Amino acid sequence: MTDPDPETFLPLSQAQFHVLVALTAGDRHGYAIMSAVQESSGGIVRMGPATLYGTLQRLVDSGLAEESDRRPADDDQRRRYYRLTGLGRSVCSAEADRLSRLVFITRTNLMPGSA
Amino acid sequence: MTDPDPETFLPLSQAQFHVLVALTAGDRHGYAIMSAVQESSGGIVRMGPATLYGTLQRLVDSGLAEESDRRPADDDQRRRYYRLTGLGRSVCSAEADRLSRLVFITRTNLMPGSA
DNA sequence: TCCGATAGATCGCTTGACGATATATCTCAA
DNA sequence: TTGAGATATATCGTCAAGCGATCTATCGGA
Repeated sequence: MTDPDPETFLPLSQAQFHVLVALTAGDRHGYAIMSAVQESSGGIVRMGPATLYGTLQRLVDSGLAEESDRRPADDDQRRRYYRLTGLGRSVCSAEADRLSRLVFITRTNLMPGSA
Repeated sequence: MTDPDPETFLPLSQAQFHVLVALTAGDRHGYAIMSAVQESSGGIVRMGPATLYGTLQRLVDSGLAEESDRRPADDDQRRRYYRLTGLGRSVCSAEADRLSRLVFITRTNLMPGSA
């Protein structure tokens, strides 16, 4: 039972990638993911609850994230924590590589004097 | 009549960004954009005609691209060429910056030993 | 004991993505 | 010269995703 090829999940939707990236920083609960996405994008990406929870469910369904039962002691009991699976980690890394190549192409082409 | 702030266009949809990136390499006609996107992504991103022409129209409507009347001599007369506007160039650059930051965060977090 | 912030869930609308298909034209080999 | 396949643009209809709005519940502090 091996993980499938991460590339078959690419390209990720914006929402899915943002959630995965937020989870690379450590296990987080939903509301914290929303805040992290907004903050780390400098306010450019605003993810509401409908997008977040829908996306989170899709990530769990496809095996890229899973709910975690580990939680800090003395925590708000409403919170539901999520973490990356091994596959999710690979897919997130592969997507970062893909975007990185795209950024490189763009920067090269937009360099002054490249026209 | 100044261009609006490029950041107000962010984040771009995947399709829009891919088309803009393809146009940073120079003026292209629709079919060539499709091929360029597929090729430069190593086959990961496959853009069909419905996505392409719809996206292209949206880019023109929002002022990020425009049709060009310059065409190589002895060219296939069916082709319609498009080019980036100044605004489109700025927006594309800003989106590349945004993604670049996201990639950096991901790589930093996924670095071995960062857990 | 309030009240605002935190947290999760879901309804319903809108938009975008995209497969499929249609049409026209180009190129080139037989 | 004509037919086939590649090139090129266009659009229809469908489906999923994004997302604003709203609801409920609970937390923490004044």
